[in-house]
Amino acid sequence: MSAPLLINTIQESVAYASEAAQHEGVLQLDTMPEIQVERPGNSEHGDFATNLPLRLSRATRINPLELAQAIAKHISPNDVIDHVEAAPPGFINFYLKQSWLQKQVDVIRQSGSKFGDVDTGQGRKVMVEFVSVNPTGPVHVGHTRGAVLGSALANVLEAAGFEVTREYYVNDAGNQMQMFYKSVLARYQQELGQEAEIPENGYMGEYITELAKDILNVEGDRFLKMAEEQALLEIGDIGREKIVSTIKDDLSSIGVEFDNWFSERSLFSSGEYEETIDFLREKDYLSERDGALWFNSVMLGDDKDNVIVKTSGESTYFASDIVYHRNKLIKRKFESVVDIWGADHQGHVPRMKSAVEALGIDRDRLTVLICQMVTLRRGQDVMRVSKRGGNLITLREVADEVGIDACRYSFLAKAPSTQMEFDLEMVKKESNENPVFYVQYAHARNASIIELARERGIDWSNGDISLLTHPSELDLIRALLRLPELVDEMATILEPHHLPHYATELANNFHNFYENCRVVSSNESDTAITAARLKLVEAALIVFRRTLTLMGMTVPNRM
RNA sequence: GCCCCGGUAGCUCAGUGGAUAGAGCAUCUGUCUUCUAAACAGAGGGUCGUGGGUUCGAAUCCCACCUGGGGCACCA
Repeated sequence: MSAPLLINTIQESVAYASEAAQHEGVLQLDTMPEIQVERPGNSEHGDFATNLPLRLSRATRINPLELAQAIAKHISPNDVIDHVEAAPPGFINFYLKQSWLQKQVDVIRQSGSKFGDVDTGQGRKVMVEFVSVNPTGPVHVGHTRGAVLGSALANVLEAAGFEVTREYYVNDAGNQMQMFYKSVLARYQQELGQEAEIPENGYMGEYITELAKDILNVEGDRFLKMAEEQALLEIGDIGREKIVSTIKDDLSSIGVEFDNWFSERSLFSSGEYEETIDFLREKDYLSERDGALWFNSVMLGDDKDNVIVKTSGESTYFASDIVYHRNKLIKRKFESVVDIWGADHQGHVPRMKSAVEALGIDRDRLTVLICQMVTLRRGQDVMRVSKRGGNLITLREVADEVGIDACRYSFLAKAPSTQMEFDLEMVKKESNENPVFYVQYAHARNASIIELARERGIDWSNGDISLLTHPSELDLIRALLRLPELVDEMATILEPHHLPHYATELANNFHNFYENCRVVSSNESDTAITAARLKLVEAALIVFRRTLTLMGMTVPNRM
């Protein structure tokens, strides 16, 4: 449990004050609109502000500024709030007490690594399913965006008090896998000098040949001697396992880890597939037509129906996905599920939501976040990321070239809905100059101050925080205090991309403080302020570490 | 043709109903005898794709159009 957010407390005080104004007869309302409290962009407008009077002015036909005054007078200063002001055209601005801000330095120090935790989720179970690239090849740059987004979102949800499971759905069944198996076998046979061809729509990538060579080295030519069907089965298993472990390693190398790797095939062996189809059939959501089995999603408002079982008797990917979502939402009782998909799956969203509804589940328990495409560039050259053809630019290649922190930061800083340009040159440059290192450098500077203080044997445990009165000090404290609020907000709207922007602002505030406020001073008369500032530095260190960790970035003490 | 997502500073992007539209890069000007100059302070740079509309108030909401990407399979 963590303390209620200040922003919510202020919201409540506005609610009380407007009620008081109603009792007074100043304003009369049937319904009170939602009270919005925000952080004003301009610091002259205080620490928090509400636009409630502006929003009420039409219904009440009262001048918004007068309304602001009428409400504001019912908000009295306390330990936290220094004063409130009605400001034109009709805002109520809140100014925090300096003594309260100062006290938060000790609060942060006491919270330690828990600072930033909030109770938005109240222990609710949520799954974030992401990446889930078919185990037919390595993870490429396009997938990296979803990987970074998903892992950061999971971190944020965890900090916000959700019980989070990070899952990778392994599509180890179906047609694409057969193609993959055949491709591997063909390359293997070719390595042994046999006439063999990659099937039409098979996998042409160079990595298949490498894979075949590896298998040959370890397993010898034994697959040549067995019946084709058996060879396909055995070599396929080995190939798939190798690909999955490559995917696992590559993702792990950029700090993306999963709690669970869920096999599509397990949905069939467990009997859940049959159960689900039977259920949908009973509910009349299925119909047979043209020799195939259809899901009647038009009934639920979609553009068209979708095939569940093909004429050939094979089930479709969509069928497995329905079963999988039933598994997540019913069998495993996740209260909500977030799926992160690429833009090429965008058309799949409405039918998936309909399927969830058909299963008798509130469709809002499933949220699908769509990541737009990534264009990879090197300066002027646009690099094509082709899927089956060949030249994949893999996650590993990009991570090796630009570094994992720059890679994560660059992907994370953009909202998933934007089609982004990933310019290798630019990202490398950014990692050397800004803003990735800008943030890490702030942390490193922080750390070196503490180190110096320790070397000099300074004891700051009794530092007097009321000495922290410089504007740079107070602004830094304000910035530190925004983290819990941000975690709450990001967890609610599922947008971790605010994290890098916050980190940059935080670093800006820190560098400013560093410039203006000497911490470790050799001057005897400065012992008191040094101790106080060391407490602030310690608090800042905590917040930087937490912020970088939420982003999945490294936290260097020295640069 | 229909559906989804974009178009904000020279470039890459934040900002989705409020107070003078922001950051980084790039350009220009200052600042290192003192905890890391990978930094700080400052300057220039904007018809927020276009045109209508709603509103006290629009980059943000609605409509139309222009433009870029993605999707409209018994593929995944």
